[in-house]
Amino acid sequence: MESLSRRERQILDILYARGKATAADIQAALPDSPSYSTTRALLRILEEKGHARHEEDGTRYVYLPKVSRQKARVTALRHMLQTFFDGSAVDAAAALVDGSAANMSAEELSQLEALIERARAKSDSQNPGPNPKEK
Amino acid sequence: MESLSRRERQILDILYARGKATAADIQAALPDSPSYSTTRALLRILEEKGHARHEEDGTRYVYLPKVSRQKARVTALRHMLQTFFDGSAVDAAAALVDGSAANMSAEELSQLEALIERARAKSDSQNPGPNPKEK
DNA sequence: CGGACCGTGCTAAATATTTAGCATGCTCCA
DNA sequence: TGGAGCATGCTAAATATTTAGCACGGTCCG
Repeated sequence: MESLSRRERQILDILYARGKATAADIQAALPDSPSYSTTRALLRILEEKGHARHEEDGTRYVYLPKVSRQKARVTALRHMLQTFFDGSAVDAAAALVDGSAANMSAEELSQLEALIERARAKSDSQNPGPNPKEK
Repeated sequence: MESLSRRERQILDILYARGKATAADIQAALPDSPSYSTTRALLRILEEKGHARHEEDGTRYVYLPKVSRQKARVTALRHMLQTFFDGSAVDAAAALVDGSAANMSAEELSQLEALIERARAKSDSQNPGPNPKEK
């Protein structure tokens, strides 16, 4: 895996955040916007390195990340877990829930509980577990 | 805020993951370990830019991040939310819970539920909310 | 038609990053 | 004591990144 330079990463982040974008979009979204020419050169490099690709939309290019957001997410989460949470998913989830990074509404909190329930069910089915509470 | 180069970021990540480290530790931990000399030069730059600092441990330096892990976490989480989860904390938490990035044990799932309960209580106290269930 | 407007491809220069080398000073022990 | 072993400071070169400029081709409308 080629390692990304600063600008390359900025661009890829933009692509992941927006799904797809034209060179002009990206130029505008980049911090300290470089010239259009520069932006395109960077996109070309990202394609060469295999991190992005483009589709033609009429006469112009629309760029997309080459690795699915889904997969990139997992990689990014793992890295974040290792770097900031000693590998602990609970700690990370806690940080999300506790409101310092975001603010979850009551509805969202409930949603998350439901997801936990599902995760529990799934893991129980593989591994019956220590008997939570005989109902 | 100065923007980080590739190596600088790698080093800072190592510092956050380990809390503190000597130049030798960092050299060893860096992907494609550069020379010791190089590692130290990078650390010097990180200090100049204000991202790291060092303490003396006997005769040698031990490096630490200058911004607390706590604060860096929040920044990193927000960025991740924007980039990969359309700003949705629930979606991110869901990804942590569903096991694709990590695997949460039954105990951890329960812990997390408890945290949700606390978050709910806290937000309710600020904003009585839509009447979850009159007890 | 034809030329203004876009968007692309390519290339070359400016700048930043990354790298290693060497000189110096301190510590510790034979 | 004295010198081997480490760790640091500084400097300069190699390499990578970032940048802009220019030429070319297609489209669209007056």
